[in-house]
Amino acid sequence: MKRENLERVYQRLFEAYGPQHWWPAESQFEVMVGAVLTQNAAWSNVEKAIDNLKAADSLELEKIYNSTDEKLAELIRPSGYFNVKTKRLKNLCRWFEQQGGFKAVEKTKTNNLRNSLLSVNGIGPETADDILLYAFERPVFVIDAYTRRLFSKLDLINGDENYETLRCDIEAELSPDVPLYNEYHALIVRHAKEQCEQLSKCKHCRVEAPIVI
DNA sequence: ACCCAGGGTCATA
DNA sequence: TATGACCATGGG
Repeated sequence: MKRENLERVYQRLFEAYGPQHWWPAESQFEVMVGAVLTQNAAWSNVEKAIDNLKAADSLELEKIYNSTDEKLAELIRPSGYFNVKTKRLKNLCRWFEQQGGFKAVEKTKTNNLRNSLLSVNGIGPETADDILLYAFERPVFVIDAYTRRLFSKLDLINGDENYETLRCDIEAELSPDVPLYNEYHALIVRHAKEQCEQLSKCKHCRVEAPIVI
């Protein structure tokens, strides 16, 4: 893992696609909700769930937390796994309430906040890092399946490293730059989707990358 | 009809 | 620690 390579990959992606304007949400809380809803789900389906929440005027901590499981599950149905995600959303809301909301959370050190998030049932490393980076603006490099595929295709990594190892190795080579991490992950996702469209059928990204590093 | 998506938990060995 | 089952919708 070399800094030079990581930066070159970023530059190529940015030249190819430009700024991605992540996270697509109107509030920090919407980012948190979206991070849970997007677990193993297509973003187009998450948008439908978010739209339902907005239409029901329910995209607020209190409304989600006080809603019955049945009503909440119905609203987020399009995002899949709606019964599981109903509980996860409530777990996240309870956690956030106990933390004391955004003002209180701002004072917590990133590593402590991360461990705290990870202790919430239903919040794993990727969801936690989405929230840390895109809602709380912490310099955390998000690892997902696309990141592994791209970096291992480019021989930057082996591919079988565990999440923490990968994240720490990458963060050790880059400056803790929130806008950079924001754009980098968004670009990797964009690049993956771009390949899917070029293939027209989603034989998922086992083809040559159109961007040669 | 099949495959996958901007994952995570839990039980089992 | 490392697999496997499970959760479930919608688009290609």
